[in-house]
Amino acid sequence: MTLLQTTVSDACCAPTSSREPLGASEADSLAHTLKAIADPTRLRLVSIIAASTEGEVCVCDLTDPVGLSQPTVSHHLKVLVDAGILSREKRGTWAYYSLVPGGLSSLATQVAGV
Amino acid sequence: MTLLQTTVSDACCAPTSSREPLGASEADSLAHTLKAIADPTRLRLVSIIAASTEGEVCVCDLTDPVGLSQPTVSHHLKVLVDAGILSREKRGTWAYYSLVPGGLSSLATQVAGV
DNA sequence: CATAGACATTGACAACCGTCGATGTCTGCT
DNA sequence: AGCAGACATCGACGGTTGTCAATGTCTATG
Repeated sequence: MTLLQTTVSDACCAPTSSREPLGASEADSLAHTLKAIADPTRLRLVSIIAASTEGEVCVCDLTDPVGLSQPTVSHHLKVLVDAGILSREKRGTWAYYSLVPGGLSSLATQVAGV
Repeated sequence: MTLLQTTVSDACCAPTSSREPLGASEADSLAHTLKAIADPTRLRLVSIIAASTEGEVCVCDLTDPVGLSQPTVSHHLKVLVDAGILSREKRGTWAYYSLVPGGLSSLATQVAGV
């Protein structure tokens, strides 16, 4: 999905930069992931899941803490899953959401390295 | 609209969380900063400045690499300054933008710690 | 003083986003 | 089979955002 294009634009002549800045496609990809957590509700959802002792929380236990409707919470969770931050596992009637291991730290590393 | 519900919902019986999740105001604040860099153009601007040998770049040298108009670039730079990621110094006719020391790494730490 | 250049600000517009109610889909139970 | 509960999806609506052209502000220079 994400094409890691590390094209050397012009490494020959102009040493105006000490290293290569982000390319357009890399910036698009990183921005897409950052947008996923750049929302107060989604930050809280991730935080609640991360703080849970079981490591996973079902939707019914997430609507109350954030004070939003169930469809809205489901929407936010879908955004987080699509961004590779959360993963979803359905067991019976319930859907359990948990953190993707290393997802947040990988994102943090990318932010620090921009 | 936002009722700061930091009340312990049921701390008596169900130890469902190992630590306290993000409060509403903390989530708002962090989301605001994350929104600032959750944009491909702003990520590239920050990256260009970070990659520059001088550590600072004026607006006129930023419009071409991102391919946007000067007002748009100025707008993005203002967002980044307001978020505490960039700082602005005006010398003569030019405005030089540079990274706030520790700004990005502090943000990265907060992301990893959510 | 007048002019030109660098940058910021304003106003407008289309696209996107967060939210909700209504509805659909699946699972487990009686 | 029928029903109830948990969750996802859809359609709609207001608010936000990224972008530009036009304009304003300041600085240096002739």
